Amino acid sequence: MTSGTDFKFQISNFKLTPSQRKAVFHKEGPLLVLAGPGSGKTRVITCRIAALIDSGIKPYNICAITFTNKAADEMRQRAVALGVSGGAHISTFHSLCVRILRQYADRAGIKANFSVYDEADQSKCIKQAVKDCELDATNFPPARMLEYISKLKNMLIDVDFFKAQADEFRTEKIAKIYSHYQRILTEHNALDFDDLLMKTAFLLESYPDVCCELGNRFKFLLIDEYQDTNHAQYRIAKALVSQHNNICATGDPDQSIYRWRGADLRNILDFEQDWPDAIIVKLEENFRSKPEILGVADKLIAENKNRKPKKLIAIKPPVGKVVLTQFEDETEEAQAVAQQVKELTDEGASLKDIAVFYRVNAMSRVLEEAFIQNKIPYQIVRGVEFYNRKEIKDLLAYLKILVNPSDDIALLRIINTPSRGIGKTTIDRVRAYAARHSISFFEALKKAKNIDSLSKGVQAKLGAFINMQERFKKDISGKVAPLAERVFVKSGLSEFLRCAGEEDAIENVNELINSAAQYDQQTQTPTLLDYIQQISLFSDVDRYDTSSERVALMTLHAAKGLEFENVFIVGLEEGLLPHEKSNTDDQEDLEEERRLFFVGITRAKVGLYISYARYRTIRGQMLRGSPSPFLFELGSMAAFAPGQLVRHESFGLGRVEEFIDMGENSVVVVKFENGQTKSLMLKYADLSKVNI
DNA sequence: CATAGCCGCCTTTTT
DNA sequence: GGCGGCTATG
Repeated sequence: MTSGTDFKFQISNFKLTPSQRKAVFHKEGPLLVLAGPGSGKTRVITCRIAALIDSGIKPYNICAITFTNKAADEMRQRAVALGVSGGAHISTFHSLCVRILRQYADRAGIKANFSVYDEADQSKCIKQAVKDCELDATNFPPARMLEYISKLKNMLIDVDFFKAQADEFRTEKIAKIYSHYQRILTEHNALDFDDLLMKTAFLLESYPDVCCELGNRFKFLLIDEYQDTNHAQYRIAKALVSQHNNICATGDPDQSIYRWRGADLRNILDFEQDWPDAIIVKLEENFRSKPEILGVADKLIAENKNRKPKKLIAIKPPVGKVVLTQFEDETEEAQAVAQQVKELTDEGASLKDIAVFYRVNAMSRVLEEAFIQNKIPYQIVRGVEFYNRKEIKDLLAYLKILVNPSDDIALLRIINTPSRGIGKTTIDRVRAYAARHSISFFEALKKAKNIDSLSKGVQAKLGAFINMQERFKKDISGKVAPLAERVFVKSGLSEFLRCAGEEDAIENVNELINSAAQYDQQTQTPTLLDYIQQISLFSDVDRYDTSSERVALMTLHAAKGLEFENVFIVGLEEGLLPHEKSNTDDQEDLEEERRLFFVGITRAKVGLYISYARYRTIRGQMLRGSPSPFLFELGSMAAFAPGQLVRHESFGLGRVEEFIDMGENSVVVVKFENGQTKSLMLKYADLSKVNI
């Protein structure tokens, strides 16, 4: 039926398996694609978009949701490569929500020019909220409060609802903090990440006409990484497809690693109950990894109790390589990684096909040093490093105020940056005036002349600042990059950085302006508002350059969705993976850590190098570590296979004769150089592998 | 009002 | 070990 010679798009060029074909050519109604790692899921989704368009659906009526902006970018590119000219909406959930909320701002009860607050902004607001409630920051730690509120919002529990429920001392206080926090955000005309989802869900559920309009616009909804959606996202999806049920969700429960952020596995596990006529397609064949690597992954993930068993079917022929190595400390480990990378490149491997994964960002430092020492090009893929830079935040703050003058966080950030003689006392006086007259801080600034407590000199300085803002505002419409450039110069930021000799900072700003230029080019009608709102959702992961000849260093979380020829996973120690902060008594938490390791392993195509160190410096303290319990779950394949050369502290060099797999109590039989043969318990033996 | 320096806080993962 | 916030000093 699908001999496929008359496709408008290039789908016929792909060899698709029967299952993939079933998913690609599924027409209407709910579809769940349970896709194991390396099963060609991304390709299936893009082919499906092309197939839908081929069958007469307008691109405009398709909405695809990805987990990161980077993934959205790639999907767009892939679609173009397939011959799909564009027009389909492809973005993250958060980006989609920004667009919807802007369009229906009045009914969502917000203003369209809202700011999107990031973690640092949120932190300032919550601290203020705790203070306003006259509560102690030790008993109500701001970070914990944010976490709590985030969870509430993800569950679509708003202030009023939570207040009504709060019936004990602590929850009552938290309700109060929640309420104050929300009030501060409203005053600033700002939404946090979770608000974007919550407000959209409420909008869709309270206004059937809006829901209907969007349902008609997006006749087909595709959601990738469905295992990591939270309850708010689920409700949004449910509302968006309520008229036609054309939902296609893809994901893998074994790769769910964002439970801590509110991801709810039930979304994917209960898909069939939510959409009873759903077609389920399983993609179990793995086109990515060598069987040796899959074997290890399979053994590990089988230890998870709360899971539907699933096959991992290796398609690639052997031989892949799985190596487990013990090191003395993290420096030795990092050096060995660098050495191994060199060997791989000597054998012809490409640096961009090599990655190093770790559990926490702090572990990147040693690796970085080793790579620098060994002159190996690398790039660190980190959360928000770039967007957290002072100079970037400063320039963005200037731009944010132009869009949303109520954004006090942005305003206070730059009112005296670079210094223009407006200090704390002045700010307090303006603030007091604003409070007395119930106007915003920005409005108060405009009326500086009426504030008696301010000297003439200070009033003039404030006047100059406001005038500058007004001048910027005159050419706010049109392209973003030229405006950003102008603001950078005229604000004095540029001059300030030059005088301070901050050349790197200027470089960074230039990169930002370049990205704005790129935005101008790619967008039909670029506006500063849209740019600012979208960029607030960007992270460094989105800046990861997959094409540059550098080794990629990243956390296991950031590794999701990627693949490499050779993968290093370092720091396989108790307390680090599984991380001590994950509650190891809690089976769910432990299983998520295991899935995290699973995700890391299954990124590797050919070579997988796992390591742990006997000693590791954590927070400046050298601590003795023990191998991660997960290592004993990998089976003999990753362990000390017969023939493996090993070294023992007192017995010296030896060769493994036999490996008796007993999980954590595994025993290795080693014949040593001195003629002795010993049976050693792996966990006590302190054997290290010697690789030749 | 600006700046330097110090103290105390946190450090799992991120849209 | 790193950053934000506070304080003391110029």
